Amino acid sequence: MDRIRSTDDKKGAAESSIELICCPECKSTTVVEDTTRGERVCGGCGLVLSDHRIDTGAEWRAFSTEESDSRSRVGAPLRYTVHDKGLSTVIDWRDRDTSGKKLSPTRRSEIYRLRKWQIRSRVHSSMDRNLAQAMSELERLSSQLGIPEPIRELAALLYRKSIIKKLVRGRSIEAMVAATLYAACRIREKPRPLDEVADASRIDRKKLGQCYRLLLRNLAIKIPLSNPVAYISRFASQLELSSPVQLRTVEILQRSRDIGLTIGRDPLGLAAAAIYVASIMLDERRTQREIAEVARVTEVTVRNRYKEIVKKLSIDSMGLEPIEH
DNA sequence: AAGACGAAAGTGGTTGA
DNA sequence: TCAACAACTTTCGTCTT
Repeated sequence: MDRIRSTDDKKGAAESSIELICCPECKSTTVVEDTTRGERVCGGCGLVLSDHRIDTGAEWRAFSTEESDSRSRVGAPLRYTVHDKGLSTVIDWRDRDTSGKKLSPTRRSEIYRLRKWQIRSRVHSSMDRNLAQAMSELERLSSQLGIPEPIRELAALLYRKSIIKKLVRGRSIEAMVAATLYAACRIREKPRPLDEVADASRIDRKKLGQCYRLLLRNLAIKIPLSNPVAYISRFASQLELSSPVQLRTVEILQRSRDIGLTIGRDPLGLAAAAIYVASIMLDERRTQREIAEVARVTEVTVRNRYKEIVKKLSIDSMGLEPIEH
């Protein structure tokens, strides 16, 4: 319960922290949430962007922190990964009331009718049908890739936005889901290689890339260039390298960036090469092929980056000790 | 024999006329 | 729309450990 609530608490921040142009008037990207009035207001010009939002705040006035904890609202948090945001009522299939007693025959047929209509109405529009399908695909994909819940939620939110913008029409749901997940990972600086996402999904790399770019263009999302450093802990653990090697890798990458070695280069290749250099320096050598494999680049790329790093960082080729300057 | 190296040709995506 | 282009891949022969 605590875990669920904490993700709930973060959601407001999550939603406003992705860089979307929110205000049609002044193009501001900041949104101020006024939960007591149920409004979202543009941070730039004060335009009310949406009202009648659900107040997720405390139910009663509270005079101390313990009190405000105990008096928070009940119910599950709003979830974007559930197609109806988890807000629908579910009628139980058992013919018993809340105290466990059998229902009277008339009551029973009434419930039967309600249940029937609930099932019919639950997925009532084409958008909901689409969402329901997309969310189950999202669930499948992200559990296969081991994507944590907050990133999943962000992906779901992005998907909702792309439905509203009619980006999904004419494209496969799978492709758009994979693209939103890939984007969400990058926004949260936990990037996954495009190939990895494509493999886990049933769509090819090209389609995924196209959908991803479509997403960037139409949702006006600002996504930072993926930093090679973000990959190294994953790669290092796959290669069973010690943490000193990881630290050295980070150092190498930072110095490479300082002298402009990284611009225009594939972050995956850079991460791979830096790991290669660090592994040799600290005597935990891995072969170029091993590293190339986990980084999903070729040996040749590892080699080229590695050579540049050694040359430009004045690392002595014999002992591979960096020469301080 | 495995790993590293380097040349050469091919690929998919971007850019600018 | 198309050609030029940069980065990366594939392939393969040679050198090194």
